[in-house]
Amino acid sequence: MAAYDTLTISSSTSSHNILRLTAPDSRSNQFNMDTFEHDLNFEADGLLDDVNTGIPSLPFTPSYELSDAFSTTFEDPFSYHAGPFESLLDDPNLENNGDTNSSDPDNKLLGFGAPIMKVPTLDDNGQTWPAMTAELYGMFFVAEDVFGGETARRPMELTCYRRNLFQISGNIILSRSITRIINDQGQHVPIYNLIATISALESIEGKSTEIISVPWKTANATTSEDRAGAAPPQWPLDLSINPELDPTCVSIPIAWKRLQFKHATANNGRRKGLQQHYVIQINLMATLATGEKIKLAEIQSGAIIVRGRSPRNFDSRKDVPVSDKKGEPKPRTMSNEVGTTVKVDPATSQSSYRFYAPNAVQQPLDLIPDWPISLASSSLTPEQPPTPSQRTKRNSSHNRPPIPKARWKADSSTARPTTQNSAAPIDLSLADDDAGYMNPQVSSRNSSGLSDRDRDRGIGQRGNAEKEGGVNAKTSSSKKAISVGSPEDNEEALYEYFPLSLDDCRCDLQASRCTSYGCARRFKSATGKGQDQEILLSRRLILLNFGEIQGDGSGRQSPRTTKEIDLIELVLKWLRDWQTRKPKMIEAREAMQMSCSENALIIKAVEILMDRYTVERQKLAQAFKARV
DNA sequence: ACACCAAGCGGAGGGGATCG
DNA sequence: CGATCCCCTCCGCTTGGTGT
Repeated sequence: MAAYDTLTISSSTSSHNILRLTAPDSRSNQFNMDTFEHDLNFEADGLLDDVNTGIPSLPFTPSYELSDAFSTTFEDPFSYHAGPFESLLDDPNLENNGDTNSSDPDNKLLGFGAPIMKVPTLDDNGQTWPAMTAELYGMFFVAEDVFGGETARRPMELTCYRRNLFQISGNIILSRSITRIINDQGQHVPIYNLIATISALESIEGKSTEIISVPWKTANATTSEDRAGAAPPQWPLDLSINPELDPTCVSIPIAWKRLQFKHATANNGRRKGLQQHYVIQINLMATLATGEKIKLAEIQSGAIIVRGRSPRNFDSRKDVPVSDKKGEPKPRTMSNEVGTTVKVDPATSQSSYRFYAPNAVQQPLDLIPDWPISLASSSLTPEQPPTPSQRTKRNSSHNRPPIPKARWKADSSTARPTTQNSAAPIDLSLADDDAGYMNPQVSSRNSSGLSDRDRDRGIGQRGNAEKEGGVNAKTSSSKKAISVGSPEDNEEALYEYFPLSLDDCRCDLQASRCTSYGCARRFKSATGKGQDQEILLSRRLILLNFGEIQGDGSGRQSPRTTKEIDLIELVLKWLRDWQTRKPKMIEAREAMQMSCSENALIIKAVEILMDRYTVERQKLAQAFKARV
């Protein structure tokens, strides 16, 4: 992987910059992943004994001497986008460039992360970094406290039902002169036929999971397989389209519609430690002369819980709808016809992450053709933008948050949006006050009666809280799901990563390498439960980064399940907190008489991460300075 | 090892919205 | 107003996690 920098594209004000971000000398700074065995077995008691010898090149010198930029004050409220590190990447222009309120958890949840480069890609001027953005549209919501009181501080997680359709749309910005990559041997290899594909991974074992695209019921689906749905189409990326817009870069809209997860995630609400998640990937692929397909880059969604088809099994009063991006009208075109469009309001299509900065070249997403589409991408014929009246209609009828009927179903005459005000999505801001949360829709739903069917089916399905406390109970419960009082609580809730006890983390570390839950169960029963709840670890952070550490950077799928930028932010928080946490962990090791190796393994893991991300941060800082 | 039970599945169908 | 769609729910069953 010579001269290959694994940094993600983080920030830029123009597509040129995005594509031409100067990478620092990766030779000197690159973290040597090869020192880790891919099949590192964390069950081995002796592992820790081998830590130092097994990874000789790892600079095991905990970076406590951090830059002044890092606060070492544990009480320092953690602001999701306020880190000094981020300031390196911030471009103030972005703030005024349609971005997007990146602190909005809705966007946070529905957006995709920064591009992850898999191989160095070259154009006429050297290495180039494709920019990729995308967003989920569909009936997504966030659910909290599915495990009852055990995880009361568990933050929201993006959730959907397996049967619900969703779509993805976004943009890929590429240099028009992308022609080759650098392979593992450092050779320049020509590439052809760029395409965009989607796929999904599950979180526990990192295996791929199927996403299907469901045909219209009236479509010519003759076989049961056709009716059940097929693999989503691949998007060809024509680098020659619209040369008048930008002679050097091309912005290509992409979209997949009528998608469903084929399978639900495992353990929905069963075990807090083994909740499975799915992560959707959008892949930028290319074909080599040999016909082999190679992944150039990818972006990943956040972790998604996919429920099965029995909403009654879930206490959906705690579900909080995420802003309805899907909300665009669904053209009833019966349609797999070429030329129909995905009606994506550009206003909602802005990138969720300020880091993307795709706006410079971005085309209105109204240009996104429906799929399947002629593979000739020159057929990306623009559609007339919606008229104001159309837009009004769309907004009024669809831009509402998708309130799960399972819980808030109400008389249709009142439940459906009646005012323009309702177009505003529910703000999931954690700082919401009552007024902010209680939007008119929810209010109207609450105040309206149950449908006859709901009454017939009984209150039993509607949850005890509502039965007992009625509207108030429901609203307070729902509000609880998204509103957290203290800055400290906000800090936790702002994370996608929920803290677990050290014990849980240990279990997860093991479980992530078990091939069955039985294995995890045996492990857990062997290790016991909850011995020190004071020590909190970010389960996912550890899992993700162990997976990352085990990766070899060769493009092999590693079990990353979140955005790399987020990881860096997380690690920065860990850096701040570490000095506080480490003594507690060491203390706990003695007090708990827990396995020394397990405790030390976690400590070691965090230190590895600190080292690595300190280096990453320095590299980013250097890159930024070089640009400026 | 066993029983219990929650979660998920396929099949089926209803309610409401939208379209022609 | 009928056709169609999406979403939701029920039923009966299977699977598999959990407790004893």
